[in-house]
Amino acid sequence: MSKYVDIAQQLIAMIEAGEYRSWGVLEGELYLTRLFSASRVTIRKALSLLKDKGYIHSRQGSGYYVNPPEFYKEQHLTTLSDRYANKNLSSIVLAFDIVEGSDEMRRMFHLFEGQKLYHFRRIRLVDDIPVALEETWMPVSLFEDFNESDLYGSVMKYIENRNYVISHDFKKIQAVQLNSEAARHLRKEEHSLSLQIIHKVYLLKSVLAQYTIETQADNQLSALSIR
Amino acid sequence: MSKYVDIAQQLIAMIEAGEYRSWGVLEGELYLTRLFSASRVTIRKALSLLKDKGYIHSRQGSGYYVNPPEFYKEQHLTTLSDRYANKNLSSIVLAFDIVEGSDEMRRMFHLFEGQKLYHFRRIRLVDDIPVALEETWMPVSLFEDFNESDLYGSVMKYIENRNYVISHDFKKIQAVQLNSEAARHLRKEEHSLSLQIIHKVYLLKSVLAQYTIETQADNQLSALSIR
DNA sequence: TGACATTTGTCCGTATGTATA
DNA sequence: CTATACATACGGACAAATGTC
Repeated sequence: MSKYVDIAQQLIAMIEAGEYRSWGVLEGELYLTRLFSASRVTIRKALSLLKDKGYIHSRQGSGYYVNPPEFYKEQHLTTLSDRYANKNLSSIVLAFDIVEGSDEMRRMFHLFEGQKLYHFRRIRLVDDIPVALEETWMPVSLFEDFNESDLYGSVMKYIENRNYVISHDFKKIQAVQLNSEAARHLRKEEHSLSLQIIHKVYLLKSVLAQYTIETQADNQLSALSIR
Repeated sequence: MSKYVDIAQQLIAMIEAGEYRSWGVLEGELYLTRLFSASRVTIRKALSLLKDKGYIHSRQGSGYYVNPPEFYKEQHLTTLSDRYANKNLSSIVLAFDIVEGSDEMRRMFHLFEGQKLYHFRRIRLVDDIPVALEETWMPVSLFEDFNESDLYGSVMKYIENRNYVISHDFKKIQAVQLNSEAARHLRKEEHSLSLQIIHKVYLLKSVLAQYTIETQADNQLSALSIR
């Protein structure tokens, strides 16, 4: 663990423990260099991390200020596994098969003749409450030993355990209306509105490893930008 | 203009001009220090900016790589004025009045007895094509001289011209179905799905200056995260 | 497998610029 | 005007990951 990440985590813990008022001042860089026995550069890197995550903001000549929880507690644009990192996340597998895939899908994965795709659908639950419906495609050629039992954990973790390195995670968000099946699985009204996140997970060298459509039970996501 | 921002802009211009292949390598830090006569720290700050904007990614021990346009060209989670920065943006004002506001709205703005809110609705157009419908509330007390003629430009610009400093811009995204009026204004089918972005614009010291509901004509937004 | 050069990542000290109070 | 605090910039050193021989 690098020093600046360690410092950042300590500061985040302090903020989440409520040691600072919303919009209140954080100690200055000079104080923090002494507190953590680190150089100003390192402190600044840690604070910059906190800024990116929405915990604080700063004003030149004035100081660092703690943001209200609304700015960092809400769902940001992350994948399910990130979002519910410390929660009790489980899955129900609705389908698992091997398919040809549509022309567009095959083009996206750069598949050759004969190469196929895993295809599966899962309900994702947090504390036994459904939070999302997932439909995923992955190339068989990359994951020869993949099987249904891997579907009960995090597929991202499976990929990383295979020593593949995930380099990019591209997301697109769109509004959808739940069909009757989706509504039933997510315990919502039929036709209710929801956000759909489309992921593309890339390995090194532009290799597309996974294409996922995640239909959320919730109809809200938040984002923050600071000038 | 600081040096690292200047360098970042030059690099972005080169990437957008197509001087690099997607997933291709960018020159290393050492080369760039010589090219721009800057220290390694400065080059790294510039490259870090490019990373944040989705133009490049890097791998320790390997190098910097240019992302495909999909990762930086699409609509990110920005306000309209950012998104269409260099386009021909105009407005049609549908309504402009001064209101009490709901209890929740008054609480959000911390209004005292008697204080009121500007309220207006606009169609926002790019090259005369409607891209969004906007409904906004702003406290009268902050902007005594605000009037309808200010609605034809950017309200953000108006705020900054008044020497107010915008510190935060909080956004929430949700799925909605266009009602008949919205659909007509946006030239879409009634009941078609769309994304709605709810903004809260804060000045210094937690002063809420603007609350806006922006209903998009488009049903897509994208985001990127890199490991 | 191991050694090696290359490249990015982290960290330090220091100096100067600039906005704020 | 002045002190303070964050922002930018430089130079140097070592660590860690990568690719190659």
